[in-house]
Amino acid sequence: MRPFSASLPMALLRAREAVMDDFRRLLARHGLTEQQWRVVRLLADSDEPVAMGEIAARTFLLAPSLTRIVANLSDRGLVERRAVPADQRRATIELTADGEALAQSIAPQSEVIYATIEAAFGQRRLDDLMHELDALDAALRERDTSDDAPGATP
Amino acid sequence: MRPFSASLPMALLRAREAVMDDFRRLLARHGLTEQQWRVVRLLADSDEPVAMGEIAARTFLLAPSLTRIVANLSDRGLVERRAVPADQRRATIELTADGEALAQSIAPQSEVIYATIEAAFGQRRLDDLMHELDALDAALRERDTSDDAPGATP
DNA sequence: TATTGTTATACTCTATAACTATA
DNA sequence: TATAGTTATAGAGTATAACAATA
Repeated sequence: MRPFSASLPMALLRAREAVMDDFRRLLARHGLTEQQWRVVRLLADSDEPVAMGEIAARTFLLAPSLTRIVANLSDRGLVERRAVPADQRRATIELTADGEALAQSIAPQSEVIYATIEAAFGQRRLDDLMHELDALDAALRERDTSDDAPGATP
Repeated sequence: MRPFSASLPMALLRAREAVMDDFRRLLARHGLTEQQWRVVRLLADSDEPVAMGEIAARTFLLAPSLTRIVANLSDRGLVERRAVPADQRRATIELTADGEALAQSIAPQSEVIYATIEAAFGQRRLDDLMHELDALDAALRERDTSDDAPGATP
């Protein structure tokens, strides 16, 4: 069997844990879990309210998890639900002023952490790594959506 | 703020989710969670019994989580605890014959998944990516252990 | 006293199914 | 009928502190 240390999932986990070590401490100081921050971060990045389904897909959270996370954030006054007039089944979420303020207070500290990572690893090298991670994701999605794997048998 | 999609933690998560999508289905068919498999996999990779502390560190599991996971695997007859004569505080864990058999039955299916990933992304490219992931981990650990960051001010 | 590991406790997330309301 | 989201339920992992046994 492929050695434990040479496992791709482990390599990805190891790298992510090393990176998240700093970020988790920052988020804990602001009373946010990693998953809650993923939602807040996505909303802070968007100009418009985002539908539950889209949030779930982009944050890799299951719908029931997201429902609870949004309920929690809503109770804390950080996000607000909004009905979609055109489709009453759907709900969109957006940050409140408090939610925006929280995101804006975390952002600069997040950038400081990011800067130390770039300093330790190299900015160009980090960009290249991110590009390859995205390419891997794209390649696997492409593979999953093409049943006959075009080009697999040259 | 750095766009959500350009976040390093998200890029690592996205790539890992894409990879784990296949592996999780495989593990679920064998009644193992991702974390349980990390433990079994590590033990299968080792010639000798491994101490709880070392397992925890290498699988990124907290001690209380590991205690429960090992208890679960032990109840299912997949692993066995062993006392360390030289140090009665410590406990080492090893696979039973059933545990070995389970690992050996999963391994070839895991390699099949791995092969499809290599086919989709390229073997050389995947090796390079793994190398960079390890280097990132190493760079961040190095940074964390050196307080005065030698070379940070050239 | 410090270390190794377990127990206690509370919370969060995962995962699947069943359900509601709407389209 | 299909879709979007919630509710129900069970289980597993996270995180911190307190603890026991041993070094």
